Amino acid sequence: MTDQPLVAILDDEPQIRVMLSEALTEAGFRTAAYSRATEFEAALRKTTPDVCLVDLGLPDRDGLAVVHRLALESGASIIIISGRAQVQDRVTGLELGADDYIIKPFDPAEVVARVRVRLRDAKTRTAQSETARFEGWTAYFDRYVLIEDSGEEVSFSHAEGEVLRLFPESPKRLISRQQMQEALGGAAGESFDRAMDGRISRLRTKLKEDPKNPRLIKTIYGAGYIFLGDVKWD
Amino acid sequence: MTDQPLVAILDDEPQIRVMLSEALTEAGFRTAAYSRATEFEAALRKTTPDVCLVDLGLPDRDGLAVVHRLALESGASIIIISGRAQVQDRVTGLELGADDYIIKPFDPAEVVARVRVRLRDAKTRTAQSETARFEGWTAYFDRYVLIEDSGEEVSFSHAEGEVLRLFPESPKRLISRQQMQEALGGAAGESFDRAMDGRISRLRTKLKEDPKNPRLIKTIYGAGYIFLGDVKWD
DNA sequence: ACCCAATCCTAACGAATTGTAACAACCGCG
DNA sequence: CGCGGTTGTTACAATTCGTTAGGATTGGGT
Repeated sequence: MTDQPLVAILDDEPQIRVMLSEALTEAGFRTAAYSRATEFEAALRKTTPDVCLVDLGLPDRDGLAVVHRLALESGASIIIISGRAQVQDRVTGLELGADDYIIKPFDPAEVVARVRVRLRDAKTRTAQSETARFEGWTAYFDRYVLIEDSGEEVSFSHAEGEVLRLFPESPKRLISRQQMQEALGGAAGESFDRAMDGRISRLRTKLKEDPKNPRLIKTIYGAGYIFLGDVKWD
Repeated sequence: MTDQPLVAILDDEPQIRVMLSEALTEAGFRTAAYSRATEFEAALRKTTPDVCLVDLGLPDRDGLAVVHRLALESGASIIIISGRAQVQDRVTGLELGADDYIIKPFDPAEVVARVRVRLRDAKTRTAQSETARFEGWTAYFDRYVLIEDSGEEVSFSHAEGEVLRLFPESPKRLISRQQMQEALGGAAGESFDRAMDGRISRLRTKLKEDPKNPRLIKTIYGAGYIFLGDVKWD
């Protein structure tokens, strides 16, 4: 699995096998295509794919039976690709252990997208860490920490982070006070806007802004704030 | 979660909310319906549902933005229900973190089936084994023991283990106090929430956290806790 | 150039939230 | 019954963050 993920294709129509193989290969996956269930199940004894695309209309066996066995015995994700469009078909397919059900005719791009989703699930479901870099600082939003290029570390609180996040999300653009309040879910109260002053003030000290000459968070009198600085998100 | 699973519905059309609510309730789920994104996100601060059904055509915010935030910040499964039928819409929806994409008009039975699928593989993910490794520690939950890489051994009690287990199960995610209480079967109520403070405090000392700068269990004022650290289950 | 009102900054205060240690109730075990 | 360990509870310290107050800045009007 450190390799490229392996996607198995089981379908009796050659042109569908080709179409899927090409799309998936181009997306960076390894593929293995089979036209009959016996062939497919024989291959399963050697390697288990990460995702299986299974057609229900097979010549030699009922596709649902294949799906059911697969679901019970292997940990692979299963996507049914079928011409049977009835709701009842889809429901039973999903109940038997499939993770997804795509109806023919399909668009290869969507199949690729759905395969990716299955792989994403199986992988560590850990959230990727959100970090933004700008002007000598790196903000780790999940960690509530700012790190300067010099190595110095400053932690910020939740409320501060809410504001800090807003700026790199739309850099070099004016952000009005009202926009901020809405984004922070704050009830647009009268005295809540004073709270934001406090938040920003605390932020600026942590960012070591020169009060006379702020370089990152600039205030536009009567309009709002603007964040200067080139942002790169990781 | 020992209860019936909770399914959240976010859609601005009342009749769709009703249709989904009825179908899901009949299938044995608890439901909570919202018509606007702000309302929905406010509710998320308290309890996170197990599955979220999100419509993309919202009046007050871009549905995709809601999906993206949801995917990053909560561990819930996300199913988009949308009238936008273009392949490109589906692909971007899935890429932004949705687990499934259902096109209107839909059949309630299929929605129920797809919700069940999401719950099913959420369960297989949760049925993790009994040891977790993270940042120099290995937790043996069946043995009630923590072992440091240096070899030092610390035992923890049952109540401590309940809390300790919660964190590696959803690392780098905010866990609200209420969520914890629900997960611990604690009657969400009077002064039990103070008990959790005690549990966490004891845990932190056993994990040798620096009170000033906790590296593993960080507290988010007014929101809950977050567990940092890369987890691997064995 | 001067004045003044509007706006904004920031330090200080206090209410709400959380950390932690001490204590007490409870349980199992000799 | 006593003892050690666990766990909820209580009390008090520490932190967070909205609010207030007062000073500084801005920009238009004169």
